[in-house]
Amino acid sequence: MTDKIELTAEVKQMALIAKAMSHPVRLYILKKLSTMNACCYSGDLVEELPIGRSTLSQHLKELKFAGLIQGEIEPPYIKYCLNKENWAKARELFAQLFDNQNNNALKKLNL
Amino acid sequence: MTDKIELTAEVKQMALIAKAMSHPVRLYILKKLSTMNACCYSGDLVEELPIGRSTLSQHLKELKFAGLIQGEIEPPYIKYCLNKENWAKARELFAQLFDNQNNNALKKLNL
DNA sequence: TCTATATTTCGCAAAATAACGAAATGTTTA
DNA sequence: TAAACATTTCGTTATTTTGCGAAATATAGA
Repeated sequence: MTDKIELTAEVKQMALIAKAMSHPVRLYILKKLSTMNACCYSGDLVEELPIGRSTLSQHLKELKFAGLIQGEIEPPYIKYCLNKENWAKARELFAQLFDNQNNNALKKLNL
Repeated sequence: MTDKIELTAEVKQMALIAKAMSHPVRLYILKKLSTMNACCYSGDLVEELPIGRSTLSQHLKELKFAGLIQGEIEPPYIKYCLNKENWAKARELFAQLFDNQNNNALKKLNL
């Protein structure tokens, strides 16, 4: 009988991050925050997305829970931005999975 | 009143891929198939993973549904491997999201 | 203090997911 | 043909997710 493997904390963490990314609305938000390196307000998002306020709030909560974004209180708004540290961690986890060769090439360039 | 955005097919497809990756067992399988560029059998997996056969079968089905793996019948086994084309597509989608600068650097190297 | 604004929390319903064991399918070998 | 093996499908249950509107919270400005 071969031994059972215990799934590592790393795999579990990455699955959590993937789960946060597994909804089109959440991915849209992440894309928006990352590609322009910008921040945004819940009110901006609710105007462009085809969902209600409370639903959006839930999605933001999940992104926060996964550590991918953070909210700064900027009365009367809450400004949401990427959590850069965790975003970099996530990038690394996905690069590791997808892109071993390319990733090594990058290291040689000291980027 | 600002116009609502229709979520793009690309975002939806990426969300689907992320969903397939959002469970530790499925991520473990993908990691295994990608890092050694190997294939494996359901029987191998069920021996090392802490889940039952039918549950594993469901997970494999979901990975197939997302297009990330494919099964070749090799009696009496079914050999599961990455779907390389879709895997490359997924890599690109995530690289685009995470890694714009690095990605551009790679393109300059013609890797 | 009262009102308007921005956002979240609550309570709910519908749908999807995860897991299991039993039964079914299909193939190989005795 | 019968038995053994690998894997999937089915039926079920428990849990989680998604979405909404109403109510709550908190702040800003009149």
